[in-house]
Amino acid sequence: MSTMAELTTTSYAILGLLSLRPHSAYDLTQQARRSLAFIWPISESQLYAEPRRLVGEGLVKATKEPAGPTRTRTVYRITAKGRRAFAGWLHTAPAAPGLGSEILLRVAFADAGDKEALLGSIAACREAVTARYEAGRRQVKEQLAGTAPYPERASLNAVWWVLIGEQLRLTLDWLAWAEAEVRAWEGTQPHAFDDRLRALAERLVAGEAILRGP
Amino acid sequence: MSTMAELTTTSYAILGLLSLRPHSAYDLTQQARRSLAFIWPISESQLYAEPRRLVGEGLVKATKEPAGPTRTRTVYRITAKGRRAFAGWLHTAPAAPGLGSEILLRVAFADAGDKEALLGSIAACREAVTARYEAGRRQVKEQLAGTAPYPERASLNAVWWVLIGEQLRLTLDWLAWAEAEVRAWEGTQPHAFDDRLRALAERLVAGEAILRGP
DNA sequence: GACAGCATGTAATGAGTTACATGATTAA
DNA sequence: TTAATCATGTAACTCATTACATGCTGTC
Repeated sequence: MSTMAELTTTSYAILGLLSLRPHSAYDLTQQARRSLAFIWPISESQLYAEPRRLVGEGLVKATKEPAGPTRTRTVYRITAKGRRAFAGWLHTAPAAPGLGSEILLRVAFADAGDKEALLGSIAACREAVTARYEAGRRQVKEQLAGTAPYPERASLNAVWWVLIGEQLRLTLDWLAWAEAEVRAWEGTQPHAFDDRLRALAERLVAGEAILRGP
Repeated sequence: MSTMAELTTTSYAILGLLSLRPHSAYDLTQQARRSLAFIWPISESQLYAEPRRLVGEGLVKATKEPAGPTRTRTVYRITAKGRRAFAGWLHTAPAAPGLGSEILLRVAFADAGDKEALLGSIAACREAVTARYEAGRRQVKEQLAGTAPYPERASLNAVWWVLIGEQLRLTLDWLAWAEAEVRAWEGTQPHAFDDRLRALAERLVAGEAILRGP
C-alpha cells in the first residue's frame, strides 16, 4: 500500500501515543514534552498538524468536543486500521540512531577559533546536557513515586530509560574529559600523533573504555 | 547582521571543511562520507546546494575549472569574510546534542506488536550500529597508519573520536542487554514496578552504571 | 477588571530528502 | 565496446520549524 508507506517516524510516534488512549492535540503536547522528548522530539505545531493527516489516512478518528463557551477541542482516537498500521510498522527495520552533534563540529574545527571559544562551547553543552539529565532523573523519580502517568508501563519504559540515562552520563563524562584535555593545550592549533595520542587511538581501536576505564 | 544569522549548522559544517583547503562539490562529498558522517551528516544534494548559497553570502568564492573535454568543475574557496563568519560561529553556544532514536520508539510501544517484532528491530539496529562502529575503527586505524588525509589534525580529531567511539560501544552494550531482557519476557505486555525494576530505576536515579557496572 | 498563563490552533517559510539526468573514465 | 562506476549536478516535493493569532480561566 502506497498510502501507508508515506507515513514518517513522527506519524508513528503519534500513532503510538494514540494507541494508549485518546488524546486531544494539547494532550499530545503534554505527553510529547514528558517522555517523547527523550526518544523522538516533535514540535508543537507538528502535534497539531500530524493527527489531521492521520485522519485523512483513516488511521485515526477525530471528534469535536466543546471546550468553553465558543471553542471546541478535537479529540483523536486510533482506529482498528490505525492499530494494524502501527503493528505493521513495528515489524519493519528501524532507521539507524541519528547523530548530529554540534559540539563535535566545534571540536573538529576548533583551530579556526580560539581556546576560549572551545571551552565556552563545552561549558554551554554541559549545561544543556545536565539540564536534560536532571529532567530525566526527575521523571524516573516520579515514576518510582507513582505520581507519573502510565505506571503500568514501567517494565517497557525502564528499557529505554537505561539507554537515555547512560548516554547522557557518557556525554557528561566526555565533556569533563574533553575540557581537561583542552585546558592542557597551549592553543587550538592541532598536531600529529605523538606517543600519548597514539596510545589513545590504539585503545579506541581495541575497544577499551577511555572515559570510565580502569 | 541578519545575513549571518540565516546560516544553518550545515552551512557552518561545510564552511569548516572549506577552511581547511579548497574543495570541489565532489571533494566535499568524499570528506562528508568520511569524517563528517560521524559528526554532522549531510546529504549529497546539500553538498552541491549549500556552497552556492555561501557564495551568495560572500563567504565563499567559486571558480570554474575544466574537468574533461566539455565539462567544468566548480571549486570553492573560503573568503576572508567566510573565515571571520566561521570564527564568529565558534563563539556562539552550540545546540544541545540531537536525539531521535527509532529503536527506542519501538521499545516504548512494543506492546502494540509482538516479541518477535521487537527482537527483529533490535537485531536490525545492532547490525547498523556495528557497521558504523567498524567503519569508525577502520578510519582510526588508517589515521594511525598515516594513510588517511589530514594526519596533522590528529590531536583535534582524537577528541571527537572518543565520544563517537564510546557512544557506539555503549549503544551496542545496551542492545545486547535489551535483547537479553526482552528474551526473558513472556510477551510484550508491560507490567508495573516489581522489586527488580525498582532496584534498576533506583540505580539509574543514583547515577550508577547499569550496562558495564561492577 | 486586568493580567498572566494555559489551551488551541494557522500560516509562511525553508531546509533537506528522494529521484532524476547526464558526462567522463576505467576495467572486462 | 560495453558495462560499471565515478563525477557533477538539477528539480520537485515534503517535513518540520518559527512566528503569529486568538480564546479561555484563574488570581490579585
